[in-house]
Amino acid sequence: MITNKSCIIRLSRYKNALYRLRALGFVKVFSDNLADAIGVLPSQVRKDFSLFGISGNKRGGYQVDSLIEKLNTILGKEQTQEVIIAGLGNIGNALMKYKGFEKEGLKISACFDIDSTKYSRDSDIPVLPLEEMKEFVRAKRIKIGVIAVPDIAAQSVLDMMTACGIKGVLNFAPLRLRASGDIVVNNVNLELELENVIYFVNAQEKTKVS
Amino acid sequence: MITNKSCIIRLSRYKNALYRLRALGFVKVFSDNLADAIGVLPSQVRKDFSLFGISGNKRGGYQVDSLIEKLNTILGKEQTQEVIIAGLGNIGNALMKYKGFEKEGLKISACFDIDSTKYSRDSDIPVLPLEEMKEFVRAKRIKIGVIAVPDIAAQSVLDMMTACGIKGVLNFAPLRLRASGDIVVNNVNLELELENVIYFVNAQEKTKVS
DNA sequence: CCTGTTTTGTGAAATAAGTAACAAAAAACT
DNA sequence: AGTTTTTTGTTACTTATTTCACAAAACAGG
Ligand SMILES: NC(=O)c1ccc[n+]([C@@H]2O[C@H](COP(=O)([O-])OP(=O)(O)OC[C@H]3O[C@@H](n4cnc5c(N)ncnc54)[C@H](O)[C@@H]3O)[C@@H](O)[C@H]2O)c1
Ligand SMILES: NC(=O)c1ccc[n+]([C@@H]2O[C@H](COP(=O)([O-])OP(=O)(O)OC[C@H]3O[C@@H](n4cnc5c(N)ncnc54)[C@H](O)[C@@H]3O)[C@@H](O)[C@H]2O)c1
Repeated sequence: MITNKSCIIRLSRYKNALYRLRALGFVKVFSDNLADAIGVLPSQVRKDFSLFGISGNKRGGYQVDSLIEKLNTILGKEQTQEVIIAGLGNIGNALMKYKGFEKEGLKISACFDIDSTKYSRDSDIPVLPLEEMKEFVRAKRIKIGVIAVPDIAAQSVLDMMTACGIKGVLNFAPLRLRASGDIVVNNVNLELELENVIYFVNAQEKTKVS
Repeated sequence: MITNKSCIIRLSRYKNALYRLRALGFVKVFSDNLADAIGVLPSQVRKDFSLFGISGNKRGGYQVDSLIEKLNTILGKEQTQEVIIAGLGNIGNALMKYKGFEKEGLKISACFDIDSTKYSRDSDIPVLPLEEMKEFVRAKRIKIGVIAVPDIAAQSVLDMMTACGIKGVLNFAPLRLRASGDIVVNNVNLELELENVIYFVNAQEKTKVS
């Protein structure tokens, strides 16, 4: 099992690039097409593929269709992945309303909140009380959850998701969650991402002067 | 100039942990307090500090106040950073309404959109036509921008921001932007983050079985 | 069918990042 | 005052990731 996160991110990017290339009429691609598309070296592309046992044809490159298929298999995108969201606030809403997930094979199946004014059992994406999470997740065998609740509630929501049988979580709360068992937690911390930009801007300014 | 992104991210985390520790009454901390707080090894903490010339006292650890100050200087957080947002859709709204930025020294100064129904010149955070970006950014000497427009508009917005004198961008559009000049672009791709979770969940399931 | 060209696939080399180890400084204790 | 303990700061080591380089395969053109 390859545990290099940036490598997996690249696979996703290759896949996205391939869809674009296919739309442009490409039937086969070379490692340097993909490299250009996502901004890495051709040898990185081939190395990544080699790691996952993906092989093309010497001098013939890779068949776009079959490559997309292989990447989707590795990335677990053979069938639509159902996802639940906990916390229908700013971030939760943004994700729920986002149209782009569908074409990526991601489906927001339901949202859960503690605020009863937000419940809407019959809408396209139902908004349900937290208490119904376990039932819902088990019935639909959902494995992926998003945490978009206030910081102080995040740990308890993670624990609940773990108890429901969720296996992987994307967490927006800016704190370190203690994951029990074998649940995968991926953190997105937007403040940190902004601070990161600020650091690099300042750092660049300083080196420019000197 | 240190260009290791994860290192900078750790500095931000140290800083956040230090605020929490200070609130708890800590006046000095040891490398292993910080290590515990953010989940790395004490030697990593000391190495990071060493890289930036931060030093403490042998057997006495680090003074919390002065450490926070040094980190804030490195991270460019001495004064409030003003930020503009392009695209007041799902993500743009979520960011604009988020209360947490203020206490991090980040201020959303304005949003820019092409949809005239969204304009509100007099609200707390003004929402202005795109055309006014240059004037606004120059007048306020703003250096940081967020791109939260639809994918196809993202490149043109980046170009515009570059022309306005913006130096760093946090981009939510899931495509590779061509950055001209010395502008820093940090991409947040939420689909990719979700796909990443899905990969690791599947990978873990497979290794569990075998 | 042979020769030249292109492009893959992978092992080796280089670079980067993280971990360990330990001397030196400073405080605490006797 | 001297000994022990603690904790830093840095160098050396280890591991991870990226880049290079080149043989082998595949096709193209004569
Ligand atoms: N909005 C942003 O731009 C932004 C930026 C950075 C970080 N974050 C982080 O993302 C998380 C969500 O932020 P937000 O702005 O969307 O918050 P929010 O306050 O807008 O929404 C939180 C939602 O969670 C619900 N909630 C509260 N407790 C709950 C619980 N125990 N179980 C289920 N639902 C519960 C609330 O009813 C509310 O609907 C926070 O941790 C925040 O720090 C958000
Ligand atoms: N919402 C999400 O959860 C989510 C998830 C993943 C990725 N993204 C990405 O984030 C970006 C924004 O997504 P969203 O859901 O907020 O989009 P959205 O469609 O809700 O909002 C886009 C906003 O940008 C404005 N706009 C359009 N063209 C513009 C231009 N040239 N200049 C300025 N404003 C312009 C629109 O009027 C609208 O207000 C997209 O690239 C999307 O792919 C969003």
